[in-house]
Amino acid sequence: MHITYQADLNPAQLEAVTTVDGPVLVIAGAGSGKTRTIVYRLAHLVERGVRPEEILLLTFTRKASNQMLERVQHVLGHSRLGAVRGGTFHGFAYSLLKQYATVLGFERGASIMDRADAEEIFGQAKDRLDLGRKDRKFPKRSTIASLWSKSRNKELSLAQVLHQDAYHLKVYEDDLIRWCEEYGRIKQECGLMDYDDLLFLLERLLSEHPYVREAVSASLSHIMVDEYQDTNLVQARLVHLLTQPDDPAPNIMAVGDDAQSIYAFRGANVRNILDFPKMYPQARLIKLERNYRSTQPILHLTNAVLKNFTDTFAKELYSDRDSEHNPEHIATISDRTQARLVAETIRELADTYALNEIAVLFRAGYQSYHVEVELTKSGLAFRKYGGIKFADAAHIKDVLACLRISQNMADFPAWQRILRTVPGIGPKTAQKIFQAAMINDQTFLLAQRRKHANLNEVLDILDTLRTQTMRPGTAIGVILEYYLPVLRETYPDDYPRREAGLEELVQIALSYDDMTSFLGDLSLDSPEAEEASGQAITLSTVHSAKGLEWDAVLVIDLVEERFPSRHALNDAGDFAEERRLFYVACTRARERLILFSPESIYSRECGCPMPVRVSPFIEEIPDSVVAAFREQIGGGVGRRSSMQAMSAPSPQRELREYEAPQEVRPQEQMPARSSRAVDTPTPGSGQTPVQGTYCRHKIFGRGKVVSRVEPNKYKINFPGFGLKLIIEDFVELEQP
DNA sequence: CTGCCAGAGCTTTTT
DNA sequence: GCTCTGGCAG
Repeated sequence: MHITYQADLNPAQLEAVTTVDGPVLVIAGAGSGKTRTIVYRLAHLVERGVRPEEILLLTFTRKASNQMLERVQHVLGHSRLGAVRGGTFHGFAYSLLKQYATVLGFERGASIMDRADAEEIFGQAKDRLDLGRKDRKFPKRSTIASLWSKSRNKELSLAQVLHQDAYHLKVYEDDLIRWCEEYGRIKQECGLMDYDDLLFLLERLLSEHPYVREAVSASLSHIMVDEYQDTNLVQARLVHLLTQPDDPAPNIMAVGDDAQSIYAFRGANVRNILDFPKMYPQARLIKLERNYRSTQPILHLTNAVLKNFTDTFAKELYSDRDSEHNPEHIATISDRTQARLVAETIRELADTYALNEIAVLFRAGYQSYHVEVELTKSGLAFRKYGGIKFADAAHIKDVLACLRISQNMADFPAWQRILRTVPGIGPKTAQKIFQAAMINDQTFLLAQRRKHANLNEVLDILDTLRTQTMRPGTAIGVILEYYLPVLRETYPDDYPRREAGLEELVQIALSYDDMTSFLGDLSLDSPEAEEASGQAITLSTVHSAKGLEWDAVLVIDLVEERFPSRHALNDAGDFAEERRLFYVACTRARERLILFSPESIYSRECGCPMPVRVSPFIEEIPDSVVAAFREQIGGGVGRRSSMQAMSAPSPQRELREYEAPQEVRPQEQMPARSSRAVDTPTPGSGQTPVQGTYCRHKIFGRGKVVSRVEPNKYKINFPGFGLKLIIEDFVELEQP
C-alpha cells in the first residue's frame, strides 16, 4: 500500500514526519493532528527500512500508544508494527528493570505498589515509630504519601516541599522526615517498589551500568516521546540515557504542547519542553498550528485564553471550519440549578449529537455529583471518567493480593489485604500472621488456623500458588473458590456487579502466560473498565480528558476557588497551570462549547448557599468571542448584552461586603478601602504590627492586610477578590 | 483485639 | 457528603 504523504499532511506535519535524523521538537497545538503526525512518522520510518523493534514510542497512557499503533496498522495495511516498543514511562521502566533484575540485585521483579499499598506501608511505619499518637492534627498517611511523592517527583527535599505546599505541617518536619525514612526501610524489607522507584531505579540502572546503557541504546535507533510537556526531571534524564552516550544529535522526537502542561503537581516540568532546544542544540523546531478539530469561533475563544499565557512558544491556532455557533457562557443561580441546566442543555444537544459526542468536564471529581443525579433523573446514560479504576476496586485488589504473595512472600500490603477478608482478623493479628509466615512459625500459625476457619483456606491457597507454577488465569480460578463466598458476605448489596468485574479479570488473565507481566501490566496500565454498552455521555475531570475530543463540551463550576482550584491561588505558577487546564478543557470541543458558572454554591459550613465569584478565566475572555447568558429566577436563560452585566455586584455580594469594582486587574492600583472582614480575624493575632498595611500579590494585586494567621500566613482583603489567606512568601508588604 | 459508633475535619489533578 | 479517628463494648 502506497502512502501519499504529500496529500495527507500539511507542510508542517510533513516536515515533522520526514525529519528522521537528529533531535526534533514538535510543538503541536491542540487538535493540530499530532496523532496523525506520529502515526505517519512511524509508517515512514518503517518504510525507510527501520526495524519496528528499534523504535520506542513513549506515550502518556497505554491507551494512547495502542491507539497510535492501531492507526499505523491501518495506514500501512498489515505489518509488523506491533513490534514497535511503546508504553508509558513507568511501564517501559518496569520492563527494563525486569529484564535486568539481576544487575540490580533483585531475585525476581519486585512487586509494584499502588498508592493504597504505599499508604499501608506509611501506616505501618507510623506505628513502628509511634508517631502522632493522640494528635488529631498530625498528618494522615495519605497526606504524607502525597507529599513524599511530590518531593521525589520534583526532586526537592521534604523540608522544601513542606515549606511550599504544606507550611502548616512544618512543625512536624522532623517526625515527617523520620516517617519517610522508615517508609523507605519497610519498602525495602518487603521487596516493594512504588511508582517513583521505577523511574529512579531505571536511571540508576542506566547510569551506573554503562554496558546496560550501551546495550539498551544500541537497540533503539529512534525515540519518540509524546506529551513531552508533562515529563518530569527524571523522565527527561531517562530519555537522554536511552540514547548513545556522546551522541550530540540523537534521533529523538519530542512532541508536546507547552500550553497544555497540566501535571506540575506531580513534578512535570514545563522547562523540559521549553529547554529541549538547549539540551539538544541541533534540534529542529516544528510548530503545528493548523487546527483540524474545532470551529473557528471556538478557536477565537481558546486563542484569547492563550493570550494570557506567559513563558510559552508563541502560537496562534487557526481553522477553516466556520460555524454560526459561538461558545456560550451561562451564569446559573446555584450549583443545583447548574446541574439542572446542564441536563436540559444535554437533552437539547442530543437532538443533534450522539451521546458519545457530548462531554461534561470539571476540575475535580466530586464536582460532578449534582450533574450525575440530574442525568440519572432525566434517564440520560453517562459514564464517569477518572473515577475508580478497574484495578483499584477492592475486590480486584483482594484477588491480586494472593497472586502478589505468590510472587513475593514479603509483600506486606498484600498480606494485610487478604488476611483482612477473614472475619475476626484485624490489622494487628494480620501483622502477627505475616511475621509468623515470614519465619514460618508453625506453632503460631497452627493456633491461628484453629481459631479462624477461613484462614486455613487462605493459607492453603497461598501454598498451592507458591508451590505450583500456574498460568494467571488458572491461579485466579483457585483463589475465586475461596473468595466468591467471601465477596457475597462482605458486599451483600452489590456483589453481582463485583462478580462481573472478577469475571472480566479472569478474561484478561487468560491472555497472559506469565504472572509477572500480568501483575505489572495491571498495576501500571490498568485497563479501562470496558463497557462498550452503547451510547453514553462522558463525565470527566479535565485531566482525564486530555487528548480526547467531543462535538459538544460543557465545562461546569467555572467559579473562583473551584476552577481555578482554591489550592492554586497562592502561587503564580500554580495559577498559570490552572489557566492551561482551562485551555485544555476548551480545546476538547469540536463544535459546541458551553461554559457554566453558578452564582452561588451550597456551603456545608453555614448550611446554606454562599455567593461565589465567576472564574477569572471567564472574565478574561473578551465579550466578542462568547455569548453570555444568565439563568432567570422565573426559569429559562436570558441573553446578556455584555459581560459587564455579569460582574455587577449581586445583592449577596454586597452583604458579604466585598469591595465594589469587579473588573480589577492585578496591574491596576486599586486603593483598598478598609473593610470589615467576612470572618473575624483569628483571636490573638489581631494586634500584629502588619495589620492595616498594604501589600502586593502577583495574582490579586494590591490588598490590605487584615491579620496575620498561623506563623506564616496573612489574611488579606483584595479589592475585587475578597478575603484571601496567603502564605507570606507570596506577598510583598509595602512599608507603612 | 476487633468491630461499631459518633463526631471531627476536610475535599485537586495521576503514573 | 464522605472519610478518618478515637472511644468504647463485647
